[in-house]
Amino acid sequence: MTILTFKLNENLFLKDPQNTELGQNIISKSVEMIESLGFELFTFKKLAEEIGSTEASVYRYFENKHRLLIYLIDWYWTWLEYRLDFEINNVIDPEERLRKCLKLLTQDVKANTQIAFVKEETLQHIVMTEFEKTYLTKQVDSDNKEGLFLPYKAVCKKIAAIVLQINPKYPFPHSLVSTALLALTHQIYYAQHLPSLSDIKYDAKKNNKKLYEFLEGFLFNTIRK
Amino acid sequence: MTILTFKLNENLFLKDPQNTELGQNIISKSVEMIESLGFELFTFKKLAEEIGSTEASVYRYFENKHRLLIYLIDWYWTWLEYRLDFEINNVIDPEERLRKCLKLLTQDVKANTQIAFVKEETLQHIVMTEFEKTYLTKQVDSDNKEGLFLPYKAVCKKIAAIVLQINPKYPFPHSLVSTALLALTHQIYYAQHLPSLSDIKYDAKKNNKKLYEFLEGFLFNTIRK
DNA sequence: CGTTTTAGATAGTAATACTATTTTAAATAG
DNA sequence: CTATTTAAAATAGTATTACTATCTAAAACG
Repeated sequence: MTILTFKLNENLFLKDPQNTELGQNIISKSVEMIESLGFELFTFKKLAEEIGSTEASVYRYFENKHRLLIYLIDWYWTWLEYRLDFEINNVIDPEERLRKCLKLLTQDVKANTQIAFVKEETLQHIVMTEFEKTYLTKQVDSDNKEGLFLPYKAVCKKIAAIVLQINPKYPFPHSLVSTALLALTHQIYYAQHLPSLSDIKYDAKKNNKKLYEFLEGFLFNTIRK
Repeated sequence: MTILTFKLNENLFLKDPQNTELGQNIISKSVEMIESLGFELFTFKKLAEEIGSTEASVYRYFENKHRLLIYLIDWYWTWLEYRLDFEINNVIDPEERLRKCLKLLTQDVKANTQIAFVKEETLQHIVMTEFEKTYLTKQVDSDNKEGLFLPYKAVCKKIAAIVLQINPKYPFPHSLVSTALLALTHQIYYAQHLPSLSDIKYDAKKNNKKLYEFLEGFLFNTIRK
């Protein structure tokens, strides 16, 4: 078991939470609480109560809860990119590379790689429900200028490059990959909450196979033309 | 020019806003204000000030701003379904039907059909940025039980049926269509705000052609296999 | 024409999202 | 070792938000 830490964009925090115990508690407890309460009902006050500190102390680390959310989600995408690299390392055939990516993406996270202080499964859930909220805001352009969405873009770029290897003439690699990534999170959510929007059945253990088939089908058929 | 009104789910409002002048003002001003402020910063108090009324009066119509948002967005999808029916009426060939749908979906709304009290272009913008927020909440299941998401589901179902006509053996028609609808809103948003996630260039007038090509490519290639 | 109903206004409250200031603790300098 | 600086964290606020309970005025009805 390897313990990973990532260096995240410094604009995200006022004080690096990885360096102190309070900071680490903020990270790990906020993951749990955003999962259980949902982002809207999650507040710094409730968080502070849970970790036996105060609201103002949390504000020393993060300007507001929106930045904390982006911090957590950036962590997820950074971690995913790391795992993608690991997975496709030494695989030469681009189609095989793309398949490996898809397999990793549709896999449920297991507790075999440990991000310091964070429950990976919970973080994956948060990404599913809260990711869109990071950028569907009025401040998207200024947040973007600060580089807050770079980790997600990096993942998209990496997979789009593989798509282009498969078919250098395909004109929409980034659109296709960002759409596939959207589909990934949304289809699992739909299966659970709005089943008529999906053909994938929710199954606490293994909805993943069908999801893989769906994504593989639409990616490869679209790319190869 | 036809003036349309739609009967929406009664669970959405406490008092039908279509029946009174205040109600109509609430609808039309809230569309403008959600567009300009974004949903997060939009409040009933600000709205009431704008229309020269009071917060409490707005609360007589809508339980909270979340329901008002769903009301507006349901209105959009209901209207879209109506236009889809209109568009594919008398077209027999299913591939042609799907193409007609796509054309309509990627078209910018023009002011040729008028929803009472609502600016259609503005409403379309709101759907782009705020739609996801209607269902990515902790109350999704109870909202869904009340039928609040039926208009969107109806659109998805209608297009999925066409997909099945083209290829009755395709196993993921609903997933494919809900993914395409997501792509539709998101690609336009990406083009404007996060361009590296898309290959479609933002152009105030006509980003639509490329978007059409992208969607057509990935739909038809996936369906036909 | 009086009474019920209902629309809308007034005046609150608890919680949220912060800030400014003070206290406490740790680090370094003499 | 103390004395001073620096920084972390707690206390105590404020403006705004998201509501609710109550009241008044006008329309609808018997």
